Amino acid sequence: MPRRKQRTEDWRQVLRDAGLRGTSARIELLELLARSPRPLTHQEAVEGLPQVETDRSTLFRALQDLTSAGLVRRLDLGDRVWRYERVVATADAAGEAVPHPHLLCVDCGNITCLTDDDVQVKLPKRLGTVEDVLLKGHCADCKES
Amino acid sequence: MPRRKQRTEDWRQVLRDAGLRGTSARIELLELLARSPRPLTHQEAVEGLPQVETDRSTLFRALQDLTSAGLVRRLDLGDRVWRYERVVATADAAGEAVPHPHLLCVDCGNITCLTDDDVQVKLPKRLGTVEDVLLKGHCADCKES
DNA sequence: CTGTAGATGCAACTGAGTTGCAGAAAAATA
DNA sequence: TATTTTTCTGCAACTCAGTTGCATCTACAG
Ligand SMILES: [Mn+2]
Ligand SMILES: [Mn+2]
Ligand SMILES: [Zn+2]
Ligand SMILES: [Zn+2]
Repeated sequence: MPRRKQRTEDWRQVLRDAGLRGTSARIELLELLARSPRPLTHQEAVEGLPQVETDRSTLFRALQDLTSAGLVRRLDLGDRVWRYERVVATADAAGEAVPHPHLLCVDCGNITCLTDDDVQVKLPKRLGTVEDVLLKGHCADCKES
Repeated sequence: MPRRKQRTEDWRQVLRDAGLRGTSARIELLELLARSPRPLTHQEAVEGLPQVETDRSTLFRALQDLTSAGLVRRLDLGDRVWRYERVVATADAAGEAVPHPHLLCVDCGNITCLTDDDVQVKLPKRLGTVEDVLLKGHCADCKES
């Protein structure tokens, strides 16, 4: 049994467990997102799946579906493009299981996934409660040029 | 000399000092933004200036111009709409003189301007440097519903 | 007052995302 | 396996926020 086929079946199972049908768009997306070290935009997903011949709207809908099924997380960073990252059920070192802060680099546009240890935010309760943190600045590669 | 005329002349001077011509679109915008307790979107500006009969694109261009002249600040929050807030030259209690963190309420969409005292962010330098902070969560009005 | 750099209106365009609908493909069922 | 039911997909048209080219207009320096 070929390796590729095997993986495909694994992803199909993940989808089914989440209550979604195992369609090629969703399988390829999941696989791509799982491989990616950082969140991807719709556009990046299209480019990352040159073999897949899917309509734009289908891809958008697939990303929505994966998001509402809890398999991926959608990030609204401050640059008018949504990004998606895989949510793994069992928290591992990468820490993708729970929401975490992100740093959007204003120079190169890259996203750095942070942990709650990296950034500590304290907000007086009278002002509200924090659910998500987005930093903008210069990433490790771009700082002091 | 009518009060309104006086204010108009003040704003014209502000514009001229910043190297911009004193056009009605810019004057009305500055006045509106200065009155507003929170950043406004282009759309909100249009609605806030019902008397002004200006083309959409002119308003957009005016907002751009004010921004690049340093008279207003443009905020890229995570909801695909730009917001603009007045930058006052002399720092006052409102603290609008310098960039500051903002809280975007995920319930009602309101923006709360914060101060650096309200939120303390520490990011390990190896990961980059922070220039702006955006929090998402529940604003004072919406928390615990 | 005038000449001109710069602002405006209009219409067409972009990019990201959404939507209605008819036909196609999964999964459920028999 | 064949049939039925449910969900997904492609397509085309649409929305929303913002941008752009160009002819015309206007603020203001001289
Ligand atoms: Mn992340
Ligand atoms: Mn503010
Ligand atoms: Zn960078
Ligand atoms: Zn709120």
